[in-house]
Amino acid sequence: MKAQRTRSQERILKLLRRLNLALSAQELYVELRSREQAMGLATVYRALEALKLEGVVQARVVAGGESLYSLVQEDKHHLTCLQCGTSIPVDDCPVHELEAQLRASKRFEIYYHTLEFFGVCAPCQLQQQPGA
Amino acid sequence: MKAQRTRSQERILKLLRRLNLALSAQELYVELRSREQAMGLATVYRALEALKLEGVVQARVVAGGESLYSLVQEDKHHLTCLQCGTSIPVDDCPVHELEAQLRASKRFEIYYHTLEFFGVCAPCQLQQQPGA
DNA sequence: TTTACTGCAAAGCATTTGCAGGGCG
DNA sequence: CGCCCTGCAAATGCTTTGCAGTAAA
Repeated sequence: MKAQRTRSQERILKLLRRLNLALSAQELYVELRSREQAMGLATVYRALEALKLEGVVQARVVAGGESLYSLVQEDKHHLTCLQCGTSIPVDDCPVHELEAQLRASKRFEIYYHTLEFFGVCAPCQLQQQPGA
Repeated sequence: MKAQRTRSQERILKLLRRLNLALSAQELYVELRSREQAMGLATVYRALEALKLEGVVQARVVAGGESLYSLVQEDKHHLTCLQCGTSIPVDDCPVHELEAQLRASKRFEIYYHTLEFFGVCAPCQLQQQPGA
């Protein structure tokens, strides 16, 4: 196996652990630049790609096309407004059983799953009724 | 309410119903161009945006940053390989109960959810062990 | 006539890639 | 000494936006 990580990968992993939240590549880039030694943006992307393939980091695409990266252990899901993009965290998750089933039935090594609900939040619902 | 659809929106909706599968904006653009009268790519995007906000169409972002659009009624989920990008459909879905709960507890109008599993498919697992 | 939709082409942006320099083994 | 990692900058590709023409009410 090739679980051998580069220094950049380690640094990003450490930062993700320290902050314990989902960040975009650009944010990681800035964060690394300020907290520790700088790192090229391309390297950030390359490291994230490797960590993702390794199964320790996961990505979630948000409105705007940006990806947010976080540790796989985090099992937080989201409720997202299609209109304003606001995301509310959802703690509950009924997926684990199914995940176990899939793991058994398909020949597929599952690292993580993403579950996201989409709709319109209360404030945006009000805005949709102009005259009403 | 403003459930008044433009002609373009209707045409895209009709096409999605007819094909009954998830397509990218570009694919819809090409498809429309060949099957019926042509339509500008920008219009395709604008129409999809409107249909999404209306809750009849949903989007799923795939590797490469492209979005695939489909009717909301489809409740197909996916098992995606992080390495080669292959997606296997997953029919089962244990999320509806939670969705009902969320609908009740949060003031949030939920249109649909996306559930996606990520990992490495069998063929790609083999490729990872070069010498072994 | 007035408003809203459409097309085209020009941005915008996150991400990827080529290439040369540099560090580590 | 050789290979992999890095950085920079250019390139890619999807999506968005400005603006002017056009169809609909």
